[in-house]
Amino acid sequence: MTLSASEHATSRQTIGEHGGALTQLRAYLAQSQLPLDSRLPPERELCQTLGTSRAELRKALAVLEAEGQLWRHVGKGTFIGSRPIDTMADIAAITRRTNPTEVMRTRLLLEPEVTRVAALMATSAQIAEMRSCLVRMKQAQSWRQYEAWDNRLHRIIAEATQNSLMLALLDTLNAVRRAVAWGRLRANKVKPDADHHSFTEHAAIVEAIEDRDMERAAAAMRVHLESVEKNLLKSRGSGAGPKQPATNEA
Amino acid sequence: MTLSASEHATSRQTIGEHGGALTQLRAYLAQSQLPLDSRLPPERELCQTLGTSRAELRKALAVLEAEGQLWRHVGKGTFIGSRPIDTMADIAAITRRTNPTEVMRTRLLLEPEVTRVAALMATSAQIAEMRSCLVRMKQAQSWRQYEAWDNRLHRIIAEATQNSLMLALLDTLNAVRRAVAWGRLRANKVKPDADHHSFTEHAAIVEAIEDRDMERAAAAMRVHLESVEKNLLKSRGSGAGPKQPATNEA
DNA sequence: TACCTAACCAATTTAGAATTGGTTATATTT
DNA sequence: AAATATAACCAATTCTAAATTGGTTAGGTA
Repeated sequence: MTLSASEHATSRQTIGEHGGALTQLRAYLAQSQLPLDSRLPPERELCQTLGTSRAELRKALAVLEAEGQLWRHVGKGTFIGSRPIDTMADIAAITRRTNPTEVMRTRLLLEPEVTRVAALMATSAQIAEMRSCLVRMKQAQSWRQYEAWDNRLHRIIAEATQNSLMLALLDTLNAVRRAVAWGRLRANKVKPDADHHSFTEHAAIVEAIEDRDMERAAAAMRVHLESVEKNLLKSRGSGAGPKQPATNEA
Repeated sequence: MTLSASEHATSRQTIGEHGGALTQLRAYLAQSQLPLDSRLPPERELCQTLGTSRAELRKALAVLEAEGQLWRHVGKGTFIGSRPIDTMADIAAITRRTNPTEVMRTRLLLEPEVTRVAALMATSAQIAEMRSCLVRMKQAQSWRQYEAWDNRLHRIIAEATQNSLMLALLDTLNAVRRAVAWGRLRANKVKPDADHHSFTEHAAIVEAIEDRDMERAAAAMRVHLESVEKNLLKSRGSGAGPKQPATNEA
């Protein structure tokens, strides 16, 4: 695969040498064996290498780009392969568009199903860690500590699905949840009551997972989240001002 | 609230002037009324403004930082409020860790529930657009066109939940799905068969949504995704080489 | 008409200087 | 001796200006 292409092209001179640069460019790419996502020489160099003009080279490049064989961008260059997609999901942008209600509905949609899968997939080590969280939550001396173990429990359940993609989506959801927080201050109490509703609810979830009862696990998580939602609305609605905002509790 | 703080501090000189700078800094912050997330003057300036040394100022700043009233970072500066969380979810990183099986399991977990909510929330305009997608999918002259309308249908269903957060999570999932693609080439056929399984399955989903039958809508989506999964495994397992890889079909 | 050359534009990258919090060593003060 | 002030340095970050690069237009040439 040498330069014979340009010689063959003599037959094309009758139709105005259209595609001469294109043929040369194709030959160049075949010969250079550039790996995927690698950059071609800049147009100004490449056109000299191929002994053509920049305008002609660009026509040829346009064809290959339309074929999806390469992509270009001002300032960046010309690259082999297909244009890379946006690799970042902007959590800040999501936070601007959403609201606490959406966060709650999304959790209510996701987490019961996640818990169902966790009941099937959780390792015994993970179940042990869940139990440990339950204990530490009861021992917590402050809401701050309580929330830390609460978050940890929910994340272990997510990890128990053995699905890194699901885990990443839940982490995104949680990042939004924290950012979209209604308010920051916790209600007047310094730490959770001993009979805080979450204690028994969390225990029910972990027990169902331990029993490998998928249906019961999903239901228990749903009950828990609905209970959290109710508490959220109560503390919002009860005439309390900014001094008694909702919490981030999971 | 002027400089009287430093005069009051005479009583503290007995305990070594500890907190003198801290008191001054607190007064400065109260007086300056800096809005949230705004930057303080650099330490080198601020310590002169407060008439103290940089080391003393830094001790005071450390206290306020521990109290959560401000946060600092080399090269950035010192800021009022709490440290911002990572605002970006790296889709590329997720793609590296996951695999097509996880993608399928995640879709199977998410999309039936999403469809259930869509059946409840979809506007009639959205349902009309879904129907339009069904028609255009049948009319598609290439897999490329078919997939475009297929993707569009699934996204309208997601939009129909009226939940921008859920939509963002599904968009992230789809970005990963495209990036994690097994392969790029479609099976030998140029366009979908007229009796392609997806046609009736998609129709069943949209019909259930139109009937506001949440249970049936969720079930129909589950059937569809399981069918897609089966096809995926078939084209993978049937001894076909890289020439017959799986598709990105939704 | 087809092609080449040159110049300019805007997006991007690159390199280096300047800035900034973090740290350490050495006076200076009390 | 203890506490504080001063100075110098480090590393992360930002800022700035120049260089690079694809995209575009104008004018000349065969």
